[in-house]
Amino acid sequence: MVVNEGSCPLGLWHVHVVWSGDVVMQVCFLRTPAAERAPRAFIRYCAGETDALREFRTPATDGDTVYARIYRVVQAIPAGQTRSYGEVAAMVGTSPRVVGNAMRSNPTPLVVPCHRVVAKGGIGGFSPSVDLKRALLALEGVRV
DNA sequence: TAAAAACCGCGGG
DNA sequence: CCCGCGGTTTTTA
Repeated sequence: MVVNEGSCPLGLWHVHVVWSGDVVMQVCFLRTPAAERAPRAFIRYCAGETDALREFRTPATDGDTVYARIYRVVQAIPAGQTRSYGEVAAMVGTSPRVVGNAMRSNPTPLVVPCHRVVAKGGIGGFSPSVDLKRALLALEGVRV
């Protein structure tokens, strides 16, 4: 199994991707680019084609752990829409804090669009920066 | 190891 | 502002 690594620019950040075929193992945001390029679909996403990442799978959604169920629910949120931590929690049968925990340790942001999960009365948190969360939502035409 | 405490990207009172 | 929430991580023994 050949594993690739590459990045593409997104505003002040670079989206770093580790993938193999249509399976994305890791996504992270860094200030510096990688030597190779990320898959075409990521470049299209960054250009505003917000549905471009739906072709990918992620191991994060495998299994029947609470986190895997949360990631499946979040992956199903369409671009341009948001859900609150509490809404996701209700769908999975857990508490909002746990959804926040799962989002924080999401190994594949964008593929599992954790930026579409917001607080009921605000934007909620994001690592590495809530500004980036705002930028992603703006890219998808969401106003917060 | 195993048990306890701490930690939170929240929400409702 | 405070407290309950619950899965995970860290600490403690």
